[in-house]
Amino acid sequence: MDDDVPPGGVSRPGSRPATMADVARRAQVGRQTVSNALNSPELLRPETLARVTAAIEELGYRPHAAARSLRRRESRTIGHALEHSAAGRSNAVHDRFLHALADAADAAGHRLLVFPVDSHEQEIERYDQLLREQAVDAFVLAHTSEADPRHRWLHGKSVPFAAFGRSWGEQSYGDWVDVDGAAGTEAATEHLAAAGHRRIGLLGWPRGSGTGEDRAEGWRRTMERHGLPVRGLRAATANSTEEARQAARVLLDREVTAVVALSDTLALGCYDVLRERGLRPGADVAVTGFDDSPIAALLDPALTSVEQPLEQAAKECVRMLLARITEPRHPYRHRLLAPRLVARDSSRPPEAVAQG
Amino acid sequence: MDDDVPPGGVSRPGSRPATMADVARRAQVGRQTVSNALNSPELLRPETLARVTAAIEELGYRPHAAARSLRRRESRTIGHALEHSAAGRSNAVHDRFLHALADAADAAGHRLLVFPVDSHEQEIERYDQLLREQAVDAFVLAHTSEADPRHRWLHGKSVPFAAFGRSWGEQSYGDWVDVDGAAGTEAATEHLAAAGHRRIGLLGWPRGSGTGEDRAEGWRRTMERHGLPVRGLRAATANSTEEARQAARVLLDREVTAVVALSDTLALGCYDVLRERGLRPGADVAVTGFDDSPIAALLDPALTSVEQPLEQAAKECVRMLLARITEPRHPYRHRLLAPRLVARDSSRPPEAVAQG
DNA sequence: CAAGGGGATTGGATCGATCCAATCGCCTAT
DNA sequence: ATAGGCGATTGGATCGATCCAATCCCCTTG
Repeated sequence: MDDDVPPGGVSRPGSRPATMADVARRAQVGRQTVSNALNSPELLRPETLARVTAAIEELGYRPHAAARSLRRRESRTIGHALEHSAAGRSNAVHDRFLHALADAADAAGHRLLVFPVDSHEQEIERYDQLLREQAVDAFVLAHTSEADPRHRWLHGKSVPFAAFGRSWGEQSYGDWVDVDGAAGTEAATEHLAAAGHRRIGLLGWPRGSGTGEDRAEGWRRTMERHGLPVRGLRAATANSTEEARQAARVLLDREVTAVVALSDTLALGCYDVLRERGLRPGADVAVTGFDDSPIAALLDPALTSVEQPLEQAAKECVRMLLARITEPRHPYRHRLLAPRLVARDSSRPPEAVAQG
Repeated sequence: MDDDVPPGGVSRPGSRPATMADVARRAQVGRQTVSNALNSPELLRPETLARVTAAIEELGYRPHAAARSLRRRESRTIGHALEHSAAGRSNAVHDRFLHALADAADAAGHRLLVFPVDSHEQEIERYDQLLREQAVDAFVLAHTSEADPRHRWLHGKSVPFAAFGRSWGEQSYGDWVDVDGAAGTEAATEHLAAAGHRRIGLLGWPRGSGTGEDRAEGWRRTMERHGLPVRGLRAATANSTEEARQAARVLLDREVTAVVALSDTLALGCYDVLRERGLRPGADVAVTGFDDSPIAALLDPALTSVEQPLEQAAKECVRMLLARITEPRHPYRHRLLAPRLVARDSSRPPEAVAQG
């Protein structure tokens, strides 16, 4: 009873995992034939293949990862840095992306190695170490920034990589996937306009951040398309709570009937200010957020938000990575994914505000 | 300019990473001497060591991970499963733990391999595969449950592992670290009692969950120590928002002046109900949460919560793991860590309620 | 002066899977 | 009947680092 039969085969406690030679012996074939059974089954006569496969099954054989890496000169492992978030505060979006990345890498038959980093510089240092150890074949980047040194470095070394987050700089290296933030706020703004809102404020970040400008643009162009005013309806704030509230107060003073916030956190600040003034989010002033973080559904009223297709993004990153490994010289690929608006009560009761 | 000099040494584009033989040649020594320089430097004469070290530096040499694993029969890699959270909803606590684990593993010179799983059964299946591939030496478990099949399986195979989360069952296998939930709610309850509260309600989960009972116990014993009533002051709910609100209503009907919630999510539900009744969290009824999730600091008023020492927990897991690898037959070790109360405005203005 | 001894250094064998080139077996075409 | 051809199968060499045992060097001791 101590000696469970594992899913894939027999195992006597204390016995070393089966090797290729063991399988060959049992199947009465040469070692190379076992290797072929795994890597080029079409070379084997069906009956030989069956015999080898049976032996593999019976012994619960799996190729020794290190031995395989050594000979093949590839690790089938993807590296991914975990940013040491300063305040110990975790990033829900990246966390979901990470899970999705683990799925995607796994589905593609690759291992995922994660390691901590403090800064882009240190991240590059770790890239270098891992590459010299030949512990990874490629990297997936996240938290891309404006003048991100990682792309250039990896490009210079011809290391396959894919980034989640576009390269904002003029000169861009590398494959990337990103979420179309503008399309997200466009959907949110459109949703509000369709409900009859005319004075729709934007609660965002200071000018200059790539993500911020991208998302803001979706609001601006939708407002213009509908012939709605934008002047004075854009308030900026760093992401601290108190500042967010201050910015929200400014917007409400301009008598907006709806607010498009560029993050759920900002939307939460907006909720606070509404309540502080005796107004009810949703009923009196509509609010939308961004990221569809866990709190969105928990808030009262539940917050309409824009959900990023992170599973798809991770899959696409891995797909690009594999393509890059196969065709190292192919021109860099980019892909924007459309996010999805999740309508909830914070933007719902249109009848209460439809007098726009 | 395309040819940056990496932190650790020279690299001509297209050149394969240096091997031990390269270093030996350059340092005018045998291969084994290079190996000794890395693994048993005390065997070398200082001047030889210096020569080898210099060559290593100049070539930017790092041992090939796979070759080393193959020969040493150990991967210096820790495996860790990422649970495929059903609703795509991520778990902030586990996310922080994961970051801390990456740090701890790294600090101990180990790699961290993550892989996705759907269930404990599938997780065991993946353990088995990784072990047969000899891709990992050990595992760190999270999300432990009552009758967790993983401990027994790993124990049966004599695989080193450490769990974050105690083994609740009668028969317990394996090393573990856990956070002392009772001590956490005890601190919260004590904090409220010290502020003069006498009717302190508990907002928790249905009986039977290990974590829930543990945390509830801290409240119960603190109340009893102070001679305060507990009957009727404990409300249970599954973790859905609406149910949480319902349970909070029950508590408030019993005229509590403070609520100890067993999670920040539950505390949030409590906030909602207070507002629904025109009461202000903190000012009218004190509230504490658990986990110190990102929203705690963002709420208005900021939520007093119990912070779990996840960095310490991860460090301890790794420490136990290494000890287990060194001494496989040592009796299993367990460790409870004390959490820390983070007092914020939701439990502060004591003067307003001190008439208890 | 030769033998002894211990620290420093070395080459050969090995870990397990894959690459390569060679061989084997069998069927067809001459 | 034999050469030719092709599909199937095989052993030997190799990837890079480490284990092991042997050797080397230099200094002490009988």
